[in-house]
Amino acid sequence: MNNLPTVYDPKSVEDKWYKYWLDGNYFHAEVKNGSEPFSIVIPPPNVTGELHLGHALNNTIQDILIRWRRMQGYNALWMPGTDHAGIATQIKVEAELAREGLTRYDLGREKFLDRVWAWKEKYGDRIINQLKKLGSSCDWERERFTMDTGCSAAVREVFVRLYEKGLIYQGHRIINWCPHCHTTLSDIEVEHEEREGNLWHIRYPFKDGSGEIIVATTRPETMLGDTAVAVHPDDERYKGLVGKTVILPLMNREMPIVADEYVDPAFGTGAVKVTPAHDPNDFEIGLRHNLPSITVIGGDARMTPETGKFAGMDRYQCRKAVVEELKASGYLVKVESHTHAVGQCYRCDTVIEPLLSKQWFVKMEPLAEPAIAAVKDGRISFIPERFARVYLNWVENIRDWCISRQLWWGHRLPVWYCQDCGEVIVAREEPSKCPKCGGRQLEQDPDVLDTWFSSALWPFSTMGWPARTAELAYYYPTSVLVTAFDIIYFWVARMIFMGLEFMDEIPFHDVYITGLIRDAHGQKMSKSRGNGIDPLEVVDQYGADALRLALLNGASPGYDMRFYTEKVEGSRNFANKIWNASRFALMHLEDFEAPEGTVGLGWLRQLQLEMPDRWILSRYNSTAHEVASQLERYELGEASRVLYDFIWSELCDWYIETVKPRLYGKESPDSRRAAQSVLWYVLEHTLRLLHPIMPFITEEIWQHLPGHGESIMVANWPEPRLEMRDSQAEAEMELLMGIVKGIRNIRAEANVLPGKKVAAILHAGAEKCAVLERSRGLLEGLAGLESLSIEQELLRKPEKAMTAIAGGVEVYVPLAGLIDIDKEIQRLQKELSNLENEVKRLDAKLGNPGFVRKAPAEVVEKERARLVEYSDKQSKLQERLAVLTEK
RNA sequence: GGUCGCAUAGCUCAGACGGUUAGAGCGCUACGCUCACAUCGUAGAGGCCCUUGGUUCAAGUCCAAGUGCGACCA
Repeated sequence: MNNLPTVYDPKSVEDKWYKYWLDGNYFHAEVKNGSEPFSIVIPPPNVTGELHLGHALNNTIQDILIRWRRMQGYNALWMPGTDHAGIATQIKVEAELAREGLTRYDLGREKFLDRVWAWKEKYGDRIINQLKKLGSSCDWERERFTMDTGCSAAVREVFVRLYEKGLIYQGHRIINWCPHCHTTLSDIEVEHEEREGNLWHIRYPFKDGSGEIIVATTRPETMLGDTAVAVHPDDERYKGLVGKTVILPLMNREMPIVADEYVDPAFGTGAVKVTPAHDPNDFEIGLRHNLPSITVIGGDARMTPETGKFAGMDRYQCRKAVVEELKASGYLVKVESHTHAVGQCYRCDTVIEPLLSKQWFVKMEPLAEPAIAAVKDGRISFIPERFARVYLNWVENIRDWCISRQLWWGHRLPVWYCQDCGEVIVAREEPSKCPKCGGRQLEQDPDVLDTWFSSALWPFSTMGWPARTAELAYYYPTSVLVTAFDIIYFWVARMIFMGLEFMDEIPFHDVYITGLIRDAHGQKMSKSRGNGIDPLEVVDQYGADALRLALLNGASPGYDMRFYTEKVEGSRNFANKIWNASRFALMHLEDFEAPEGTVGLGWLRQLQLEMPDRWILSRYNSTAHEVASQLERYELGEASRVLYDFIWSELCDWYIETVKPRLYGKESPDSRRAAQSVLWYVLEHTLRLLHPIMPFITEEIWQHLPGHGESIMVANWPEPRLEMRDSQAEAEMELLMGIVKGIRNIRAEANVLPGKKVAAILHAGAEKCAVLERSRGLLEGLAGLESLSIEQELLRKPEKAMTAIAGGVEVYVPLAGLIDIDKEIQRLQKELSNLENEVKRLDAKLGNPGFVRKAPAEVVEKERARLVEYSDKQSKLQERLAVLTEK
């Protein structure tokens, strides 16, 4: 197998293995009683879209969890699919039409929808293929779409049931209107942004000519629709004025001054104009005081005929005109600059217009209650926990949800109106006649539902609800949901209350919240900034495994992370490191026969294991333990870091280096066989640990290894064998590494070329000498020694030698001619002074009676041992310095 | 205004239970193509762990206040 290229080439293997996995049907999960289910539903990507790094992160995390649990023996289902994304998709298709000089109205509803479906076919497939490039092991046989037959049936069922329960109703109230998208939006679809604006103070004269009241407003154009002025009931300034009639300037309308608790006396003049048709709070005031509503701004954001000479003007044009006129006629008192939050459409950024309109709403309170309880009592956990508070804060203050949208793309409301008697019919199937009057002239409501209405049903609609399927019984509730914090309200919360309402059960146990991926400078990635990175380009250049690892590097649940190519390069280099370590192993495993079946510890124990073998097995098992516990905690970044460090720093830098002479046949055949076996065992097991994170390269290598099975993705997850931990081997190896590093340091300080061999003398007690003697060959090899003497008694200490103290062992490297004594003295003095500080610190600590009395005995003991060690090293260094300075 | 988060090496970030001479990667310096790997190796430089106070035998870690930055909600 030594014909593998020296550089790992992801391109030549990734597609091959993905196809192999598909052909093997490994991604598919079937209900199987007696097995433990583990399930995830994918956050369905929008069909508008292309994969971005957020998707890549989100899907990498899900894939890691699914692959890990699958290897552990769970019946692991990852349910994939896409979202029709109402507004977003409609905007895209309309933009496409606009390039042809057309609008959706030119096509008509039906033809337009054909266009959107065509779009969906094209882009829906594209994003699915992009997910596949990442290695996502979704059960593609089950792929769903929020507007497929099943999901649509679920939507209608839910709508009808909620309506029958009185939880869906039609209401006439102020809604958020996007004049550009021409639709209503729910409250959370409006983004608030601080903007510089003005506060206009306007004089409203009393009808009786006895004076005036001055109101302050940020939107003077709405005054055309004013029907009252309101003050706070306790406001002394206006006490006598409540009940008086004022004349609305420009419109000459008479209207009352009312008292209402809502008014904030500290804001502006303490008197506010009331425009019930264009402000939610004013609307409430209007209801309380029985005020008329006059709509002055239309759905196109232009002034209505109600506004007389202003009719037809755009709202901002009108603002200017109104202000001009007020100024000219002396009604404008003053203008102050004022920053205030302006609501914008989350899809197109157009400033939202609050409008009075008849829409469909979901009554939220009864639904929210169980959704609050489910999180409060811990049935659902957020990771990290703090997002539970974010969630609760919203659900506990929830308002009714406006669900009707004036779009064409989406689930049409299952609502019909009888043209004869006006009856409202809500039904699962299209009715043929009016149940009240028998009339046949029925018209379906033209509106569609909020996209998020169907997304809210995703965990159960994808599993066949409303039918009572085996899937629902087995895989629901799902195990974990992986999503970004920005859709906790939009999606997570709604799935929770819908799940509780219709399944009578939470939709998922854990909610893993990811942060945002930012660019190298910490900026949010966006199209307008042009700083987005295409994950597929990264895959193309560095491989999917490298991208996956890079996305985990430095990522912790709930925190934003920066993404830059150096990170991917690092991951790519790591892949290459594993590749080459494996190449090395394979070169020396050609005559190695892997044991049959599962490898037990007995197999390892019958080998003549040497210290480094026991060391790496010990380290490997600690690593396996650590990886598993980090995965359990959802700390995927930590899990990958642990594996990275183990593979690079322990397996490659040390174990493989120690094992070389044995594999080259310089030791006994038994020694070689032990080395082969351990190297094979550790590599094979480590690949399995790494597989969920880096699926492609691990499969590629694993398939080359002796004794491999069908696919690493269905191999068993290696359980750590903690009894293989060996503290003695670890201590011996640490001693050895310390000495080797000490000698290497001396060589570097003295500018000894790497190829040049030097002599070394070690001085230690009997016990350590025995240990060192056993590792003599290793020391010689790793430190580049031509001769090594290990002495219990060192009567004549070498004079022209450099020194290191490692693990209580004195190390001398005689380098006549190469030594700069002054430099050496300096070097040793620096180390000595560090040590002196430490000894002082430990002395003080142990001298503190409080410490000795109160700290756990274990800790005190540890500190004592440390003090002994440092003092010993200190005196050895002092001794050495004395010898050198005497000269 | 309310809630939450962050502040550790030049940069990006680890440091779960308070006890390690505070770590990694990148970058930097020196040396080296040593038969797995230059997408590499070896060695090294680099840190009032934001400030102040408190709790504790012991604080980068816990608490409080402050400063700076960020997010969400209003």
